[in-house]
Amino acid sequence: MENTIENIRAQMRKGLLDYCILSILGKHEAYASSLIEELKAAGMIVVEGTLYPLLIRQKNQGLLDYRWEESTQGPPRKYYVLSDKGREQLAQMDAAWQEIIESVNTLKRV
Amino acid sequence: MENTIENIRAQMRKGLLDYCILSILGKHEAYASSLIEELKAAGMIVVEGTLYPLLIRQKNQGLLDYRWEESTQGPPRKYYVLSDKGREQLAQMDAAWQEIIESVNTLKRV
DNA sequence: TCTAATACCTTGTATCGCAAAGTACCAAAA
DNA sequence: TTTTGGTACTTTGCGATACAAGGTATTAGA
Repeated sequence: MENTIENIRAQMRKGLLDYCILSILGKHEAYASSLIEELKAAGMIVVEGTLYPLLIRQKNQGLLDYRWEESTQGPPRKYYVLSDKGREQLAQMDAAWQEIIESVNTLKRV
Repeated sequence: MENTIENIRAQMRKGLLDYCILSILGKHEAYASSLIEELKAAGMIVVEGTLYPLLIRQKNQGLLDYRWEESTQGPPRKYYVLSDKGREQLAQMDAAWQEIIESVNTLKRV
């Protein structure tokens, strides 16, 4: 159980991944590798072995749909889009996220 | 695997508990039950079965020290205080938390 | 036809948070 | 003095998440 700054960050990221995925898909459809790129660019590192099961879970929960699309350079891609249910949940997560920020602020005050 | 708003919040809280505990102890010493009260008041619900192992972990990592203190109404209390190492880590966590907020903001933008 | 690049998926492991149950101390009532 | 209720600390078993590592499959180009 290491104690580096990287592990601290990784620990905090836990539980936010679902939210981040839905947030991205709320803006535009995407496939797994592109999600990883976008997350990495924002500083939320994720690896394939985390993302694929997560997408399957969200799909099974009815939050996502997907369609296959040919690529010009490689195998076909599985493009995910937000379902209506996913959009609802994203709205709830937006609220939950704001509340958590507020909770931490409250703890910091006083 | 339920999908309620409560579970969504619980999911997001994960990984922030360590940070919240250190944040509180950064302001004043506290014992477990008082930590639970303060966390609950701020909206970060925690139960004993979560908190005690967490405190033991942080103690074993050298982030906390504790001392026993008699109580006027009940068994003695284990008051935890932040160690120097804990203070360092809290500073790192403050930075990490700000970065995560920024990462989420980045994902939300565009 | 082999290789490199891209993309998707699975398995095993560690850890976290929770529910539930257990242990111990203290004070006041019976 | 024994019992009861409240407070506080601890442990065990379980479910879920994230990661590391390895695997499968498709395509383009050498």
